This record gives sequence, structure tokens and C-alpha cells, in this order.
Amino acid sequence: MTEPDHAHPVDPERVAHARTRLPGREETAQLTSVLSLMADPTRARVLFALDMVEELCVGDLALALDANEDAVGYALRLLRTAGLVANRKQGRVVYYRLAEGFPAPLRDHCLRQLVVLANAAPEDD
Amino acid sequence: MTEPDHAHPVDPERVAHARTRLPGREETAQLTSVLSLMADPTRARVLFALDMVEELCVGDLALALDANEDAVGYALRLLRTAGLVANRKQGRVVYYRLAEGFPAPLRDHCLRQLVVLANAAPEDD
DNA sequence: GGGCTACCCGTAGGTCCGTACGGGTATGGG
DNA sequence: CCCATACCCGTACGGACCTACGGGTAGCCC
Repeated sequence: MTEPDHAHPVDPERVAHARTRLPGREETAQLTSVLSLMADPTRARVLFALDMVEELCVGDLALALDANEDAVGYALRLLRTAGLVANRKQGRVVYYRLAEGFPAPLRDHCLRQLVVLANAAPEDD
Repeated sequence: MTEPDHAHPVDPERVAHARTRLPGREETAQLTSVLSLMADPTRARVLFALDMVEELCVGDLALALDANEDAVGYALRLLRTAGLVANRKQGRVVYYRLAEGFPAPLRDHCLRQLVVLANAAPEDD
């Protein structure tokens, strides 16, 4: 059954309450786009690394993450496109850092909190 | 160039610092698995709805999200498998709610904070 | 008890994402 | 002035994810 006749709003009150306060499609899309960016091992580690040390170039970043330069370069491209990281070019080396407009609550509450709960979480699958 | 000879640790100090405090592969995998679960419009909205009202059955949930039952059922399956939601069966109706073991910091700091910043965020692409 | 309802599950298909590879550009050293 | 380096970019491949569909099971109404 794919699309019922809506024969059963079992709890119309709660449904209405949820519908009212639920974020809209557009807000959800924005939110999930940010989360999707963080939901990748390489990108997440890049953000963590840049949160600890203020600046790193691509080569050193790959070295710190034990990843090849392709993966790091691709990750940085997406993060840069999304405006989450900024780059500074000095000579032939490009240094990356967290963007100034990087969402502060996301950095404070999520980025570091998630590390903590990742350690604390017993299992989730 | 995919794998250089590591001829340039430009900032060995920062690289070492990052390497030391960076979360390991396994921690990162756990973290990204949780984030991936939230990085889907349907699942995110399901979690938001369940955070507002304590319980909802599948049909009403689909009704509240303006989604068909297939999508909601699939979303709930994954969330259930990950242990993020629990279900209670009353008669032929199955009520879902956030699991007791649902990471509290994630709920308090991320789930709701992200909604706020989703509204506040001007744009990110 | 028969039939309908609410929901679960396995399968097939389309689509998007991440990785690997090759070439290109700008900078700095000899 | 020429070559090596650090990095960016476009393309092709493989895989994972989400959606859609059909069948199946458990519980309520008549």
C-alpha cells in the first residue's frame, strides 16, 4: 500500500501539532546538506583537524589524516564550495582553515560533542 | 600526483598535533554513521517529529511529514536498526518514539540547535 | 470466523556520491 | 630560463543509498 485514502489519522491532535512545528522542506534540505557534508569520514576528520590547528595545507592535511591527496582535495573542494572552509595561498602552498562564517553552534555543540558521544556510545547498529 | 614521497611536511608540528588528537578510524566511522542517519530529509523530520510529540504511529507519521508510508517505513527501519527509535505495539498499530538510549547531547545540542542554525544560516552553497 | 486494515519485509531499479586516474596551471629554485 | 613541486580539475568506474512494488503476517470489525 503506497498511498492510502488517509483513512486513519489515529492521533489527529499530535499529527497537527507535529505538522505545525515541523521544519519545512527547504529548511530540512539546508540542514541535511550540512549534515551530509559532515557525514563523511574524510570530511569529518578534516574539520576536526582544522578545529584543532588553525591552518593546514593540503599535503600536510593528507599526511595527518593518513589519506591520499585526492581524497583530501575532493573533500576540501566540497567543503569550500559549501563555504565551510576558506583557503589562503602563500607561494605555491594553499593553507586551509575553518571559514569565518562557520556556524559557531555547530562547531561548539556538535563538532566536539559528537566526538565525546562517539566515544561514550556503546554501539548503535 | 596521487601519493608523493612525503617530501613536504611543511608544518610537522601541527601535523603531529593533529595526528595525536584526531579521532581514530573507528570512532569516526561510528560518528559518521549517526550523522548519515540524520542527513536524510525523511529521517531527520521523523526525529524532529518524535522529539516534539512523544509517540506516533507509522501512518500518522507519514501524514505529518507529507510522505508516503514506504519512505517512512524504510526510515523507521534504519533508525530502529541503529537503535535510535523504539516501537510499542498496541493492537495492530505500531507506535514509535525516540529510544531511551538516544544520545541526550545529540538531542539537546544538535537536533534542536541545527534547526535554529538552519533558519539562521543565510546560505551555504 | 471471514475479510479488511496497519504494518513489515524482500527484491529490482534508478540515481547520486566517493575514489582513482590523467592532464593542466602557477610558483619557486638552480 | 627551465624544471620540479603543490595543487586544481575533468572524466570514468564502482558502490551505496533511496524509492517503488509485490507479497506476507498479525490484529480488529462485523
